[in-house]
Amino acid sequence: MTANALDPRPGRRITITDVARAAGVSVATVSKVINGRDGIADATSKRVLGIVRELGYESSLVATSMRRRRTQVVGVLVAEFEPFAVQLLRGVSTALQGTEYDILAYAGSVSAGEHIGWERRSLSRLGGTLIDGAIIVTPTVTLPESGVPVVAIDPHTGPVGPATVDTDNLGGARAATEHLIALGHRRIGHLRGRADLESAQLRERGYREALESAGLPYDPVLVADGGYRTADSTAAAAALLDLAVPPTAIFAANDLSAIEAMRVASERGMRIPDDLSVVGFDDIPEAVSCTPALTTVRQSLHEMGAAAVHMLLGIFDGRPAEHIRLPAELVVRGSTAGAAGAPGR
Amino acid sequence: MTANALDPRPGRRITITDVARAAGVSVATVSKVINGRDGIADATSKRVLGIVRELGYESSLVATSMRRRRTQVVGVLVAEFEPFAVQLLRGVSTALQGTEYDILAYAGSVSAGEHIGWERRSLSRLGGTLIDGAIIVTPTVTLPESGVPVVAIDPHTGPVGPATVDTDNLGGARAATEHLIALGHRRIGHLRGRADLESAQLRERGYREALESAGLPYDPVLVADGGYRTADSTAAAAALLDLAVPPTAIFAANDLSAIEAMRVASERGMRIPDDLSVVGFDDIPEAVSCTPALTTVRQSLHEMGAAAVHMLLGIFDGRPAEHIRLPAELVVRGSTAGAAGAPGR
DNA sequence: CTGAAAGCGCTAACAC
DNA sequence: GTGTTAGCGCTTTCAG
Repeated sequence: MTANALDPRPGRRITITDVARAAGVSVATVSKVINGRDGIADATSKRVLGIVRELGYESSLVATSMRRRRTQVVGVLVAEFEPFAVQLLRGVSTALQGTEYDILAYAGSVSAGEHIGWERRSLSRLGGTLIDGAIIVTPTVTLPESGVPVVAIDPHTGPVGPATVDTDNLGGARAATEHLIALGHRRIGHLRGRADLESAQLRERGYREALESAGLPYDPVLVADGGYRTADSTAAAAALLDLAVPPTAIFAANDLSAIEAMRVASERGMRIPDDLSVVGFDDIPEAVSCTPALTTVRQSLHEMGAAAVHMLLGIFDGRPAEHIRLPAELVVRGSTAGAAGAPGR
Repeated sequence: MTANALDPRPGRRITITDVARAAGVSVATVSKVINGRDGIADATSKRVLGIVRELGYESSLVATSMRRRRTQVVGVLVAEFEPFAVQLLRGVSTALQGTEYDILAYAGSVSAGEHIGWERRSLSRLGGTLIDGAIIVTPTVTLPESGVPVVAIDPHTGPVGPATVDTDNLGGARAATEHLIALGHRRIGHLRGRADLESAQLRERGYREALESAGLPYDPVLVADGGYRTADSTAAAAALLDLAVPPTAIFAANDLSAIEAMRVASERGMRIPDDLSVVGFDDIPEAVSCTPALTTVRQSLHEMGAAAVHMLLGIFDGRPAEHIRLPAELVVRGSTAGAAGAPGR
């Protein structure tokens, strides 16, 4: 069997040109057929569609988006696919179900040397062409007016600038700390989140406010930088637990560092919750699967994702950007118990 | 202040043309500077770089990928961002950490009318241009040779065709069934998965092999079609439990139907694990959060993602495609116990 | 009804 | 060293 006009060149994707040649029409005609433009003879249309099916042609998102205005794709820009981001992604995915939009999630800091500014970079690289709008997860810098509709989730700056969706971090942190206080803990440590995130600052503030309200002193020695990744938390947790008088409870700014704190404590022979109570923040899936299950502050990532989607679609429709704040809820599980010698109330 | 040559047109992304105009050089020169090609005067280079920074220019992924061969982006193609896919994504993300690759995850079936064939469509739309290679999560059809390096995770056809990564479904199912046998169960039911999935067939085979090895008879009456959705499982579970002599234990082909079986059993006043032991497969987050926690067979999604990444990078380097099978591990939780009147061993 | 031509933003030959 | 030219695959006027 020898190659004929119908055979696309091997090892290459099939382009609109291949279809045009096979159908014996111009590229423009194929384009019109595919996009349902009218002014095409019925016979031509049928023939072209036949070839399209036969060749398995599918238009290139890249080429199409270069030429057209809209792509029907919303972008979810993240620094990395960690639990927080992927959970959000699930919410976005469900909320977008049944709409005309596809989802393109992009982690663009992987190869970038600079960790700061990934969102600006990703947005510039994708915006205006590939995606019609973006949901940016935990941006670390203020986003420039780029002309691309944008919703920021849990932005480091708090509710300023473009549309934002975040959680009541302050209230959640207070609730977490008050829970520990109610259990009789008096020496409560805090594993601080990334200093450049407003959410982390608010969580620390909630911790301090709760202590203050209860008349407990704030001791800087009991606060350590947990960062936001497991590795960063190890040293911080160790620092807290290796104190001459270690805390009897720890409130961590996120679940990942809370879980790491539990691990570090176990390494030292401490038992959770008998020797140490731990509370996290986020309620990622691991929070319930770890042992013991983690008491934490739940922010409904699913709802945040959905809220972001609705706002973005609204912006597409010309409605104004808003700042939405969702409630946080304390979920008590097995990692917290009354302080030794103080049976709580 | 009036607009000058330095001002990009408002509301539009900044293009290489804007930079070229502002720097007073040609577009080609800017391109060379940005891509570090040599043969550019040091002074020119510095000036252009300055403008780039000043304007906040970032090259468009779309335009670049149209012209260039490689994009340094690996695609993860999914039908939808559900728990399984998202967990895999995390594995892929960690494995790609520190490499030169960015990750682009695409859910392209959202808007597509047809659910079947999403992977072919997504691959055609992105492959060859936007992404250098793809990891396809749970493809439902056999993928055509597209010229794009591809690794399929948990393909419905089993390890044939392109590179694949999957779990030891047979071994896992055997382990699950043997666990029930060891507990003293003799009348063990099976909730079968979707018949068109190779993984489901293997899980049933594992069940039968385990029975056989233990010298137990295979009774077709004890096997029902659980499908892959909760609703499908309801009737199947009911059929099993309403038998004149119901099974004392059930091995379900996935966690979702196992959990449904527990629910149906409770409806009938049976208690888990006292009156009925249940084992699932997958170890989804719900498996640990349901009551009682589900004994199940865990497949490490994280490891599967990482394995897929390594294989894909290997294919980029010209190494041959393989079929990798990861072990499955039985996780014993609260939903299984010794059969009544037979205390196991 | 259909096709030729222009151009989206960018890179790679090839000239100058 | 730098600019000119030609496209990547596609859509969109605008002529025929």
